[in-house]
Amino acid sequence: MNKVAKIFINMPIKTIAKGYSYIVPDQFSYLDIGWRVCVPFGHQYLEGFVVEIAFVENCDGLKEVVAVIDKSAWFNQEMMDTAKWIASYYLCSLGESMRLFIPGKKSISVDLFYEAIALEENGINCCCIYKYLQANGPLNLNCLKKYFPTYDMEKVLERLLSEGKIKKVYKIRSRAKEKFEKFVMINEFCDKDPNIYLKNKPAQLRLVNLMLTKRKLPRKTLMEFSSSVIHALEKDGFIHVVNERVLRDSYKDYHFQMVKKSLNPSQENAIEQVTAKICEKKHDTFLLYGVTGSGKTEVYINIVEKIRKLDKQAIILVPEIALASQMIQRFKENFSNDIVVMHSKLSIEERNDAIERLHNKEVGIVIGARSAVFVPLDDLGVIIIDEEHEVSYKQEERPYYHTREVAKMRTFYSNAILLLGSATPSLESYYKAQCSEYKLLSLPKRVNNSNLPSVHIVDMRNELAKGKRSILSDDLYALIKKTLENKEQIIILLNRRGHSTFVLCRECGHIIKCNHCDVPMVYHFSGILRCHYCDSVKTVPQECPHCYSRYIKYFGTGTQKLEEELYRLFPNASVLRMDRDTTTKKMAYEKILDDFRKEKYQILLGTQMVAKGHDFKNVTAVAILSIDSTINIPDFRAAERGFQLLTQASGRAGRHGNQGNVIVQTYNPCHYAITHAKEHDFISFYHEEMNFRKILNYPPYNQLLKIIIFDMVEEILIKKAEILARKLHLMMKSVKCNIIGPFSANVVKVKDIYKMNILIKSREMGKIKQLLCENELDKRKDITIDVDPMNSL
DNA sequence: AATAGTCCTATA
DNA sequence: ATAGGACTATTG
Repeated sequence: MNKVAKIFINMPIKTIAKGYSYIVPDQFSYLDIGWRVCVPFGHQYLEGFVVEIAFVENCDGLKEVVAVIDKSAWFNQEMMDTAKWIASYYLCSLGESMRLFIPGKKSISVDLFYEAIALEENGINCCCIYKYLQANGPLNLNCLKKYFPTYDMEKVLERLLSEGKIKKVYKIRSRAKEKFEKFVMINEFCDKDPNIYLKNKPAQLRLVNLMLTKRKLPRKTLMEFSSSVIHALEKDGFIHVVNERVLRDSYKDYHFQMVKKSLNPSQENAIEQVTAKICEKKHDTFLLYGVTGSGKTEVYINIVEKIRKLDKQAIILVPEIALASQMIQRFKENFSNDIVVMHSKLSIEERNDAIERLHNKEVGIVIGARSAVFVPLDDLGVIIIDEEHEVSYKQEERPYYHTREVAKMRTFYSNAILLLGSATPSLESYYKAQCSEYKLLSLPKRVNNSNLPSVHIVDMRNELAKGKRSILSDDLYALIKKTLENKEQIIILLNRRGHSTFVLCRECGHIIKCNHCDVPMVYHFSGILRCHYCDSVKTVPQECPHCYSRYIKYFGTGTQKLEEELYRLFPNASVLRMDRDTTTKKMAYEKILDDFRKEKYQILLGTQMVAKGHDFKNVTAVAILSIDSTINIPDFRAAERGFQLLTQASGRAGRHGNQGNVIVQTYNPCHYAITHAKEHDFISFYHEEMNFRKILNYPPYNQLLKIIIFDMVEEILIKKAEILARKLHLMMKSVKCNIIGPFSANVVKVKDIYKMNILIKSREMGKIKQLLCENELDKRKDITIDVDPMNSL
């Protein structure tokens, strides 16, 4: 009998939706389900995941597992079950869903080397490359090219391979590189008296005395001592130096004082209800609906405390990295070093070290963005999703999973608690709470005796009638002025980065568009035009490329232009800009938010990343300049997103006792998203919006599935889409559903690829998915299927 | 996704 | 005759 493992290959493609069998050689007989291995696949060596073990008599034609990656299984049962659920729910292969659990998507890279084969005739007549390989051992292509730049190396190697003079060898390289550091340690059993023995060696004596108190110190903190001092002491037996593995952590120096806040009755009630469920050790989902500034984080902290007492682990998710730093601070105030941070801006090595920390139980709390929902944990107790309504929880590339649903399944399979928190819950979640599928917990009042801010709506049509063309209304100007005079801070939200949002010819109306995408290019500060979809750049043309006129003008205001304008109007104020252009570096978010928190700046200006979840003591004013661009999108979620953005942004004002003031500039002052947000009335907004959803059959009354079709050629795409739509209508005859489209996607062309959509609404999405799979539409290369899409465009 | 094999065309 | 490019089949 031979041990055989069924393995899914770590590959980001949907067409390989099956496992492959490999022989488990005796040296790896301990292999089991959930392990990561390296296997030969086709003409390469790749990472694979063991999903089944079998013992079979005949294994002809099977290849062997060539390497095992870890010292234990990466996937436990709960992770395996979740991966399987993702594959079936979001219609992807198990390989695709399992690789989500791997930091950096793959854990090994395999490098190709060429090795000389020993030849009988001693290789005298062989070329210099063969001789070089013979002398230096296996080398890779780049290395050979460097030494022999004049050769056509691919050709030479091909010839040598076919002549049987060299062979290919593969070296597996782990991407989880361990970091080692030197530590100086005191020798515990040294009985020499340093004061006598080192009387005439002041530097050595100083170091020994330091070591006698500290016992162990990193070598790099002792740079004042030369290595001869260290060596001498080592030789005399006072100290020794060890090379020890260290686990990287960019956040380890974040230390805060322990803070314990008192709780109000609604917070206590929420904690009590969740605690009761924790004690039952059963899965359940709670929706914590608490107005902005109502102390949701305090509830999270108390629940995590309960979980940690039971020695279980917790995942806390925030919608983007910008919000992590605040959550980290609050948690560090309570849990000190029991925390690791996990997000995609960290290096892969650091992420692996964080997982190692969780693995060896050194820490029990993970704070992170979307991808942190996949951290491997053995004793998952709770997943908390803060700002659960945020669209950034939906993955925008294959597989198109929603973090909330993944968390739901992980907590379900591990009998853990899922806690969703928001001041503006998604309609789906609030609806589920109404149907008792989730348990609703409410925090109706702000803490710190603060009132919700007063919201003032400025009708920009009146400004225009007054002849004002500036992006800042008179009222907003006055609010900024007053806030600055009071030495308070203001946040300004403008949801467009760059300088001018489009460039237009005044003679013919031609708008400069990207060569590869069907969108206007945005003028950036440095004098270039940039496409916000593909990042390609152009210089600003001197004349219109269409009519050769020289009347080229910039229109629309982005964050860069507004920054200029604010400096012009308030020359004494300091303005801090936060958008994707200023936050590319590793700790840029933390730095910007920290500077603002320390009141080095009075005005924080930025895209929607300034609106979410931040808690600044001295912010009393908030301005929202671009709500119309959100509300006017022809999508079923536009109003919901507008309401959320307004409520969340307003919620930054006056959280610590001061009265907050919010200004909303709009051309649609009567829009229900704006009027309800002005009154901070989520419930009324919910009911009004639910009416629309019901009439138009949108979620949460129906499920949605979006089919996106691609092609390089527009005409072919249109034909293909029509054929597909007809096919879908036939296919779905037996299922109650609505098929809408094909219609052009929101952006018709991105990176030279045209897109069209077909939308399916149904309450029986399971059947629809089954039919799509039976007809192998999920395997088609020119189609992607987005289950539960965030928009219909 | 990545590779190796297949087919086809431009070209000296 | 052939090198290089586009395209395709295949992965245990």
